[in-house]
Amino acid sequence: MEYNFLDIENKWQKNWEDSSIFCPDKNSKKPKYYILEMFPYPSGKIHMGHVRNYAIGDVSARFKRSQGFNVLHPMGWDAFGMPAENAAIKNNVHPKEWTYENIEAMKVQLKQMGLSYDWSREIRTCDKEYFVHEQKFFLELYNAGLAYKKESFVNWDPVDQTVLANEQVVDGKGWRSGALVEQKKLSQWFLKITDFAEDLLKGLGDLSLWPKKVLSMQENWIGKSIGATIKFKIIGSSELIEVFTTRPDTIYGASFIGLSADHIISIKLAKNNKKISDFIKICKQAGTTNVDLEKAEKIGINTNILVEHPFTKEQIPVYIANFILINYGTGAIFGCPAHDQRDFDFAKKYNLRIKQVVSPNNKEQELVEAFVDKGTMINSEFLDGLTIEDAKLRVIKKLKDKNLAESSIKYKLRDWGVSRQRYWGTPIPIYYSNDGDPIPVEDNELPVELPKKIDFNKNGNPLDSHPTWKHVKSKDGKIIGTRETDTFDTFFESSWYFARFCSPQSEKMFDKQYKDWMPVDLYIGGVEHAILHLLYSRFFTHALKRLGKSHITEPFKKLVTQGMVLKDGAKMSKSLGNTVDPQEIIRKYGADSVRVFILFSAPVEKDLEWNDKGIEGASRFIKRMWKIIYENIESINSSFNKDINTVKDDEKAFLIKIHKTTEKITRDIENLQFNTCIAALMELLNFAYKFKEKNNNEKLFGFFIYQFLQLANPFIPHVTNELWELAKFNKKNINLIWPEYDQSIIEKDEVIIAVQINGKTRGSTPLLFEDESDEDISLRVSKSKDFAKFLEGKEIIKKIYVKNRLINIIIK
RNA sequence: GGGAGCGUGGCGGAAUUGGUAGACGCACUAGAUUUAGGAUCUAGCGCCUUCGGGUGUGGGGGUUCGAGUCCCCCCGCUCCCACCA
Repeated sequence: MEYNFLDIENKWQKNWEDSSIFCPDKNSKKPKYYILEMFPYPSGKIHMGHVRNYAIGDVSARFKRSQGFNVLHPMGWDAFGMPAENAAIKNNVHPKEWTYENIEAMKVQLKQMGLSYDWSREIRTCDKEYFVHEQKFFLELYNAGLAYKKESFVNWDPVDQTVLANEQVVDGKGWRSGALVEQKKLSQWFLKITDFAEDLLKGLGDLSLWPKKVLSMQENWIGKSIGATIKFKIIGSSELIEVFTTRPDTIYGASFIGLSADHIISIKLAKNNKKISDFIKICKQAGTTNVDLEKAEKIGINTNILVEHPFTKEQIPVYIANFILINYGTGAIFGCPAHDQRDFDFAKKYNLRIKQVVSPNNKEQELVEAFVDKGTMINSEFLDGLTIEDAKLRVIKKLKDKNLAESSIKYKLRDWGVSRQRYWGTPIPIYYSNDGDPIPVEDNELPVELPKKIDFNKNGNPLDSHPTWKHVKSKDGKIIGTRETDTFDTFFESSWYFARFCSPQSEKMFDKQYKDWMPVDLYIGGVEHAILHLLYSRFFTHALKRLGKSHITEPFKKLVTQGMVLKDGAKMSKSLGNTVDPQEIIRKYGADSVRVFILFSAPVEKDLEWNDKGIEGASRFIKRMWKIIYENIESINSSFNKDINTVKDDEKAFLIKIHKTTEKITRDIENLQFNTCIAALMELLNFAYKFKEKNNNEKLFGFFIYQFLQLANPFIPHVTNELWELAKFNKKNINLIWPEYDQSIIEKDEVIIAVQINGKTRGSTPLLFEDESDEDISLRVSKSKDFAKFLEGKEIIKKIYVKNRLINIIIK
């Protein structure tokens, strides 16, 4: 019978669904394993990136299940978001309808891949049963002082007409629209992620199973700096200018004070000074892209204000300068040109003093650029001779005594702005009294739902222009307030969905099953979420712990970031026209072949180049597997117990190969090294073909079939299930068992050692018996004609023998 | 500018973690089968070679009996962050 993947795959997908075998057992005493892949946005069509992501997760889930774990492997939909609104405008469909249709279409496509999900736990974040808990959670954060409303400059995307979080601004542009982001002053809701900056930073230390890359990205994003704030007295005034510095040791090198264009003093000065107000305008026009920043010249304007150096009492000029950020530190710095490159450039331009205070050799040098390495203090009175670290402490202490400095720690991390001026999102459960005070929506009024009828043809937020929705009425029909018309950033939904999967139908946000299942043991997704989604999810879990709702602070124990799927060296995209449609490929080759190709062709974490010929190779492998096993299916046999010392040589070799492969795959699959697992399966299959040509030991071949089907099952689930059934061998479900190997048989393998002469490999020789001594081997080797020629007339001065590996003969 | 990572055949990639480099697959070559193509099977496949061997994991140096693997210096590539004081 020919291998007919279409029938087989349909049959087993239906079988799995009907039998619910992939739903975890509630009363199980087995150890739990929670495996999750980042859930998709329901665009309507799966792409190769999804295929790869979910294939990786599925192999892990199937493997863990077969090893006896109670596996939670759910799937859901990140269902709020802008494409639904764009479709609504373009095609005149309701976002909800569009989204639900896409979900159904994508579910069909995912099911065609043969993924072992527990679909009974499916969640859609746009369902009120989901977001009601989010609204409640937000109010809890609000009551705990972790959510607040603030008027501030925010990143405004002029194309998408909405606010973006810092994390969503990439290279000065909106992460979706690519439009140049503007700064706009708006009143927005924020979550106090900065309250957790230190916890989130420390927590990274517990994430030993995360990729180093992601840890370092998060660390950089949190951006902790240890330093001090120092106050400078303005001469002729009682006012002070406070600056932040990580280098208080270089205080004697201070030659100017720099203020951001948005600093209060700058703004004040601009009011009565045209030159200054013009300069500030110029600063604000500057671009923020990489190229702009690299080219940007450091410019400034002298304010004619002078401050007093806290030790030398020298007068120091105050400049407004374009390279000082209002968003970091105090928006003001002291410039030390000798030891900071930016200050150095600035000083050169404006002829400011460059005074060296740190030196590698206790001497002044000609500085052509800032000296930023280690050294000792010079030209610094009481600091001279100290190390940088000691000098920092001394300076802070002395200024602290004068009330002019404090130790200070700053973070780059900003609070998370969650307000979005969009319709298709979770309504923020707040309304404003007629006096404008924010009032949380009462618990029994939740969820706040979106109005079904909505007009997208008006400018701005459709909720805002809705005729009635925003009016909050009392029981007697009086208007008592106005709803918040902003909705949440959709990252809000994805920051806790993993928790909801533990008890997706619970009346509460989650129930005691949260404790049973969390944390997620293995989380798989694209590295593009290294900061946004993964940082917010960690923040939420930390916050849940603080609110007493979670027993853990870190939601994801092990993280794997899979590489992208490329075609012609570039990420697949519609605009490049280099996409490959997974559905088409599945139709042509079957899901098993697609799974094998995508897992075999590159290690999980690396980018993968799509290759039409490669999938044919995968398909060929499965056909060969089908053929030889199908033709010999009745010989299946769960063991081969004959004494290994009595069987023929090639039988012994085959048996050892089977055990060795079992050992290798058991090890590699645990480490997610699926490419080498499949290579090992191919090798074993090739071995089986060669064996079959010359041997007819049915019992042994039957054992090969028994082992092979189980080993291949996580990768090639449809075919292995079909063959297992055809074998009518036993009632055990192949999806719930894993084969064993016998170490003592593996050790019976013939040992071939390398023969080196002066460290150069000259060939190899088999060990004649188990504990053959190095003396015996070297004697044997030196007599053998293969090696004697290298030793002729030479004196053997040393022999190095590595057991079962090699012998190295050193000659002179 | 700061940080992280990576350089192995024509290509994707292996290498038990310091011990026979190139497993497995793709492509390619030859042969078998076939009217032909496709499919399948068999064999070959780093480079050079006077067929003895030489050489080879980006380049150079070092440690070692032995280095793709460890250390130092270059060269190149990728990703992330970025006037963050």
